[in-house]
Amino acid sequence: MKPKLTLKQIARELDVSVSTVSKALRDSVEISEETRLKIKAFAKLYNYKPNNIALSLKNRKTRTIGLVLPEIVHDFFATVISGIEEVANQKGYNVLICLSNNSFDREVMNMEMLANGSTDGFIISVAKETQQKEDYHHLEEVINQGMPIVLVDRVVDQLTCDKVIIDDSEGAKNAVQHLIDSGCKKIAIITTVDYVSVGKLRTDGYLEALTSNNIEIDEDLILKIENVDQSQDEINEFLLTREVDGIFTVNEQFATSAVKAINLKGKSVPEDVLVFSFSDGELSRRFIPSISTVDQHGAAMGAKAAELLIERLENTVEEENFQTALVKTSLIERESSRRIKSSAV
Amino acid sequence: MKPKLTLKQIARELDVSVSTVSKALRDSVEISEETRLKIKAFAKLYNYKPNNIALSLKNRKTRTIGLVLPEIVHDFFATVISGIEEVANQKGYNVLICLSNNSFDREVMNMEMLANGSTDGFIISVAKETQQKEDYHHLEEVINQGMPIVLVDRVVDQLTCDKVIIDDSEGAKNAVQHLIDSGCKKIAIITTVDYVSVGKLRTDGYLEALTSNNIEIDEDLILKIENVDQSQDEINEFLLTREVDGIFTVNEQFATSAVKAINLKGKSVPEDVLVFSFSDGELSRRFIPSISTVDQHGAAMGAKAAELLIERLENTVEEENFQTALVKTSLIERESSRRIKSSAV
DNA sequence: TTGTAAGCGTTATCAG
DNA sequence: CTGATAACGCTTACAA
Repeated sequence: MKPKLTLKQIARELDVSVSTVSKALRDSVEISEETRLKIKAFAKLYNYKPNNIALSLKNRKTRTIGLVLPEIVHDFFATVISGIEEVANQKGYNVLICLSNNSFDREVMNMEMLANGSTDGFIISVAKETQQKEDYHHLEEVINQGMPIVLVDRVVDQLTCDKVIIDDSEGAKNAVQHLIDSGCKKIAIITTVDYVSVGKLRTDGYLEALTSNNIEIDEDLILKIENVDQSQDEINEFLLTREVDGIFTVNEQFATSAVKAINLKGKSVPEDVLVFSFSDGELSRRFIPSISTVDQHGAAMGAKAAELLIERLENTVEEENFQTALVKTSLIERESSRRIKSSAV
Repeated sequence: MKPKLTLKQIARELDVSVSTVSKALRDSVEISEETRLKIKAFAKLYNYKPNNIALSLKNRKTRTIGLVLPEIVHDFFATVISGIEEVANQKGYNVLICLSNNSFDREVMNMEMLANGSTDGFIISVAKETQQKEDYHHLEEVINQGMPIVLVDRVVDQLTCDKVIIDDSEGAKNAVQHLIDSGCKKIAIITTVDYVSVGKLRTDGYLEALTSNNIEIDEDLILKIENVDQSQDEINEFLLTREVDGIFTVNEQFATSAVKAINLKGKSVPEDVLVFSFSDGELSRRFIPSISTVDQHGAAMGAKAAELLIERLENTVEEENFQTALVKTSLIERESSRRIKSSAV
């Protein structure tokens, strides 16, 4: 076991000073060709690599991005990470990931842990609980300390920082419009409780689509779910007791549950009911029938977030000139919304 | 914007020395009650937090774990991360994540990036390409430098370090045995190419199960796939041209493709063919029919890996006394393997 | 009880 | 051209 080589050791070995070694390795013109080559050869031979921690301390920059996410076993967040990691790595940054598990306390702890020098800035998608509490002091504090933050997807309007969002409401509207265009007259929505910002926005999009097509809004066709995990029963009961010909859901999980509920009724998707869902992932792609989705382009969102953050870290952007990047959604039509026999219209 | 407070500033402010402040904050008995309280009050008031980077440099410990994974948009790895993160955070460690995207070069780069002081140790699941090349010099180098490594899931036998694996072969064997017990006579396997260590082991388990039940091995019922993404066609062709009553697949994706292929044939799962898959995830849980799986307990594997690494980092374990933790698999029986009408036997 | 100084590994400034 | 020195923020002998 050979411990890591340091400048000091090289200096001692070659009988020069530490600063000479440092300069030689950085190709300073101050150093004679001869010593420079000698030092570089030695360093290469013994595979010298400067110590990141020492550099961080010196430069007061870690070249590390702190990423705080609500969860990770979830296609969307996983793709976001991919996008961030891709850009970050390519620009020489590392990504320090913490999971809040949707808990406010853990989010606060994580941020405190990282804010003390471990990272240069943050990319955050806030926890559900945080949105519910509407307590953002931990975010404000970090911003006040001069660390840039980029919020992704689950953003907080009242914070002054860069944001990356998709047009949740428009995406939802387009999906519902698609159902309407396919002849649906009675379209239900299965969504989350309102304090989840994106759930609310998607619900808004649903309402807008109906309104702009002069379809009366029926509160009885709106199901708001608190907890995804225990939702199948709720969804079954909801759909068994209502007659609908189209269903819009705010995530893939709800969509598959809806299909099951419809099957339970002895009907099927898409023959009797069309289904369109927000969030594209493997589940939608592989389900039978495959589920039509609103693609959120998670990787693109992540990449954009990383770019915004790095721009700020490297000051290539005006101070105080925060932007909100809007990543476009797109519809991916699959079997679940393809009208087969014209049962409607 | 108030930049971070340092010991030096507190010292200047209170007109004492830096070391007095440092000691007071660490409750040293050397410091008088009076000054200690004064300093602590001040620090608390202005929310002083020591700088992690400086601590890291001083202690030559970062309390950071480097995690290098092949991919992340994949339920299994996502659960592994969750498990690691959980344990790490609870023990005061951070997790620095890098993705290799299954590329050897990226894996090497990532490790070099993190090995220069950024982390105290590594948890790694090696890239497919690395397993193919069988080039592990980057891992050996890190080990030689005295940084502990824990390999997870995709391990490398010839490396001397801690490992966390599941009994892939036994899990597969149990699953196939289950199919046999359910009356299957002609069981096909859809697996990966052999250089993927876990694919190979699962294939071995399949073979073992057949052999120990005196079922002749039919090479024609073994399909080895290189690339998951383009596999549907291959699987269709494979299953359309063979008569089988049971299928074992090494991942969820193959299982869903198999179900589709069977449907294409005008048959169905589980009525005509039973399906059992390795790897449990949301896809299996929600698919129709829901897929029976071998649960890998990813979170448990991650947690175990983090524990092993941290033990080593904190020297609570004998040097050179490496262990291979074997996490037990378990079968989760769902619809896809539940015999409905006894078409077989 | 408090303070000084050295050191963690680097780099930058300034002298020699 | 080379080297000593200080500094990044912190801890810890060792002095005072």
